[in-house]
Amino acid sequence: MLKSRTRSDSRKEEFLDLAEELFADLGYENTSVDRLISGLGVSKGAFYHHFRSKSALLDAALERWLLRAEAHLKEVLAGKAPATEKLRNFMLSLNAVKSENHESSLQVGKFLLQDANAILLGRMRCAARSRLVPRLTTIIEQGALEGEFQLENPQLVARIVWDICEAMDDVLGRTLIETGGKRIEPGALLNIYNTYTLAIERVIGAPEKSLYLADDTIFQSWIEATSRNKLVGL
Amino acid sequence: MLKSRTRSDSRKEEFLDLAEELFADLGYENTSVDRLISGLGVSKGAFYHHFRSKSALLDAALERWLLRAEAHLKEVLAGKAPATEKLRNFMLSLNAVKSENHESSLQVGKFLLQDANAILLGRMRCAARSRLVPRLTTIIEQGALEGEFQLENPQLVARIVWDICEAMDDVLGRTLIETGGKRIEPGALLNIYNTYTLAIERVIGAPEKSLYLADDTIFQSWIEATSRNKLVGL
DNA sequence: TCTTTACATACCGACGGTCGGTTTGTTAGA
DNA sequence: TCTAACAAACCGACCGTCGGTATGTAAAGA
Repeated sequence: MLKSRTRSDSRKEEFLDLAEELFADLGYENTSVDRLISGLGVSKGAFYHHFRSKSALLDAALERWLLRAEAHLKEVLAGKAPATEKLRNFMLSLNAVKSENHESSLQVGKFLLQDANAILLGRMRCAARSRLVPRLTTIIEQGALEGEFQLENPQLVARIVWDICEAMDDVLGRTLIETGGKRIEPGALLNIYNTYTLAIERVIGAPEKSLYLADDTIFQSWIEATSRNKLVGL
Repeated sequence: MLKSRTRSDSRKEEFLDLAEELFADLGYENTSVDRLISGLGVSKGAFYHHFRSKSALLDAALERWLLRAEAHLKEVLAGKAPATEKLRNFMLSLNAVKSENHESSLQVGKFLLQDANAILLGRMRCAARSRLVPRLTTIIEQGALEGEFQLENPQLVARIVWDICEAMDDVLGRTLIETGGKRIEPGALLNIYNTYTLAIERVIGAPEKSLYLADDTIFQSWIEATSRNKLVGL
């Protein structure tokens, strides 16, 4: 079962690369298979040789994206730092992963815009959740053991914390977009961030301001990245 | 601009009634306009005379559903009870609204299943949020004034509480579905509910067990309602 | 070793069927 | 007579399928 890896797999990667780009630009549902193949100059048969369906293409794209995200997280959570620090890094690197792929890759901002990405968003949420909540659970269990966190059901509480993170991303993304061309103050984003993290602190029973963030340089770069990309209205 | 209300509007209601039913059974995207009109025995022209698009149909259906939900909430929150009680009633009536329309109406359970309702779910979340978070805000402001809740940013905290409610509904719905035919213990659902409400108590700085629920009869009826409806696998 | 047979991989492009939406025509009531 | 309320034929975009082809590659036989 030896395959001539190089040719086939590189073709598949080409599909995935362009798919990521088109998904980010047009949305998942607005990206037709025809558009995809014409962009690569190949036939429909080529596509359906590598992917069982358009839906499978999305799965593959998300899978690849998640692998990157997990790799990023692993190195962040490798050491044996206190749980509080790990949790803070966890949340920050979540944002980092999203703005990391600077230009064309799966950027989360635009996904919130409309229906065109409802499916993508739902699948991404589901995939990310099932992979990352377990990691959150271990962090929280560690914090409970260390006596820093006060809670009873680590598994479910981790899920709740994750939910709050998702919600926060949603709000941050929306305010980033809705303000559109206007210059948004990074302080506003920082305020949202700190309010949400305060909620998380309370949910896990951590000391106040464990997750507090004073520096807003992160959001500064967010804003720049957003204004660089043209906003595709529908 | 007087219209002969009766005929036209009743036709419109027929569309909405059947749409709700089909959306619940097949999902939004799997419900074609052709299916809808053939179910009513009318033509496509009839449909596009009353609705600008399929998307507008969804908007109208959600609008009608939200009006019902708001009416239900108003009578619950009418009196001048303490904020804690109002909040508890708020959450319970959220669930009530969903399981209220017993048989065919917009039931939330199935919506979680897959892609077919990603758009519907997204729109419903958005619509419900923009209408109900303000009500939550007033409750929370009241609680803060009464000295029962300890928090600083009522507006944003209300949003967070809402996010947690949404997440809880998601988890409850999923466990309800994933267990499928199996008999699920209502205690399991109650446990989830109480863990999430504990999180909310902490987020708003309310005394512990303010929202605690000892009785599981509510979930009992949930389970019955779920097992009554055949599960549509795809 | 060379060749032939057999099979696998990668790809082509026309086609079917569905679906959202438009256009044009028709009828009944104010 | 004018318009609301339909009917019916039609359009174009889309996903996925299918028969067929080109390019290997591996084993078998001479």
